[in-house]
Amino acid sequence: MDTSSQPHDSKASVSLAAAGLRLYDTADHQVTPFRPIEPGKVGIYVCGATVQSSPHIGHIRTTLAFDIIRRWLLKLGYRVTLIRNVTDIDDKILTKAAANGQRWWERAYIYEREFTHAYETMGVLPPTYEPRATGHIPQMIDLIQRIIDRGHAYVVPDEHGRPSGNVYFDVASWPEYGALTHQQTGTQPADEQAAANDRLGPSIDTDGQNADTDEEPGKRDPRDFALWKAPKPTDPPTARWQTPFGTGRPGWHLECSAMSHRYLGADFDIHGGGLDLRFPHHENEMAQSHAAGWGFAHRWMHTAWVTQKGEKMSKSLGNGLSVDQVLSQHPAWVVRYALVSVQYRSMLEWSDQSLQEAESAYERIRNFVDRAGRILGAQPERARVAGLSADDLPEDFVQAMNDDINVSEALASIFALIRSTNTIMDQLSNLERPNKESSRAEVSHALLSVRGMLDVFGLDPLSEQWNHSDGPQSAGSCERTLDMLVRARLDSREKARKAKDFKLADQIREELAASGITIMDTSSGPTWTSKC
RNA sequence: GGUGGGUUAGCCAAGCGGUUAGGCAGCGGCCUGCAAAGCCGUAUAGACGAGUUCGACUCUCGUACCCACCUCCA
Repeated sequence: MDTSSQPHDSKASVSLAAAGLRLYDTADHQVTPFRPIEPGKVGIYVCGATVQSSPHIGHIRTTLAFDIIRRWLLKLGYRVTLIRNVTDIDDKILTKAAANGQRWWERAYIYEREFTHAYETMGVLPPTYEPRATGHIPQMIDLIQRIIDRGHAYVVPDEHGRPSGNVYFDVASWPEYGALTHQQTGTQPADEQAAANDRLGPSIDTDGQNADTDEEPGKRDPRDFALWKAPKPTDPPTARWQTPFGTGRPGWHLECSAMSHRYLGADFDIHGGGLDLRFPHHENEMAQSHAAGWGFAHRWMHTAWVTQKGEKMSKSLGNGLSVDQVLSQHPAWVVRYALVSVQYRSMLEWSDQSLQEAESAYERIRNFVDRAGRILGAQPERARVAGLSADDLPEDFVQAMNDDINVSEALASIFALIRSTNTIMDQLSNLERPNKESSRAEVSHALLSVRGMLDVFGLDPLSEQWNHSDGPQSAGSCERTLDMLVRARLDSREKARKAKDFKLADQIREELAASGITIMDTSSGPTWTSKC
């Protein structure tokens, strides 16, 4: 850095490319220029999981989508604060825990760890902070009080006239209600609702429990929603908190308003989540926070589904593919590619073919990276790849990413660079000195660019994420051991080939193939790759 | 019924009012002892109907079909 006169000026690190970033906003259905509230910094709140059961790949898709948005913002030079919450108490956690002889907090924590493990395996950067709902009861009480004080919520009294624990948001008192989705609850005609249920079948979740909503006594308006919920008789003592509004537990929508405010402030840049959270969850969050006199999210971003045979994958439909299941059959890099290679707003059809394509992509990319590294004699340092800024990456790639994270076009520019560089490498051996040097420089630059672009997707094949092992030494030495053994066979094969004993040469190749090793003959001798 | 999204070649999936998207799978070639990898070439598009335009996959209107949300959901 030659101009180090302003080490504390956060604006100094923001790339030039950052000015071109445009993102979709669910609230106004438009792609608009992104301008952070505070220069150089971006605050994102993403609704995380309700940890009631194992993660499926749909959950991971959403998490990955925001991981890529975040990585791009980082490449653009922003300092990103990403808060992803854990909803660790709700009806389903309580009922499923009870049905399985677990304590509710025990169950929540089991699945929280499963989600964390899945995120880590898939290369999701850890959030800046991951708050749990139950850790923020005081903030929720304060928020409810604020909303009550401003006349937008009411406490339902019990039969003795004392606070029952049920507190509802008073939708009628809040004219802005519906600003996000322009929908209203309770307006669906009963017969239509029945028809909808017929189409989808009964609303049964994976445990076969009927997902009936519970009684909500004392509601003034069907649109009103719970900020705080009185306990059911079955709720254990550990699931009850004392508040000025009576004993009970938090309403789901309230949690996110309280936590986003605590960690990101009254105004923050982006609120994200799955498309299904738009209504009522996000509509209600927005109403609450605004009714409390806060600013709230300046932009809403929602990710589309993972589908299977055109149907949304979901817990309630029982067709969720668990992450473990998928990862037992495919490398994490491949699964990540498959989940990330479609723009976040498009539905992503999960199929064998999408995985096969991801596998082919891996091989094509890996072949390129290895070949270029071989020709150059070394790979760029991983730190150098990770340290590239958006301004160092090819312009077409930057434009694609800046266009609401257009990953299809961004991938196209990666593959285009791979192809043109492969051509250069094909011709390299025919070139004379001066041209050869400039071509090598081109290859070197392309390799760095390709890995840098892949890194935006968390897919640099040489990153620590995909090359971890028990210890760097042991991994290296194991590979070296294997390489020595394979080399010995390759040498025998080369001798056979020189002697034109192709029968023996092919026999050696087949032997190696049988143990998962693929041979490629290059102008500089044979190389090998293995699946492991 | 309300709200929103979609329909592009065998499959996945972009941009664009006229000029090759990209990937996977085919096919033909180059390279190779043969492969592999790589490169080059190549067919099959734009749901349907009308309109605007010199020209539309791209704009406008209509029709059909699909999907989601309106109940817990990433």
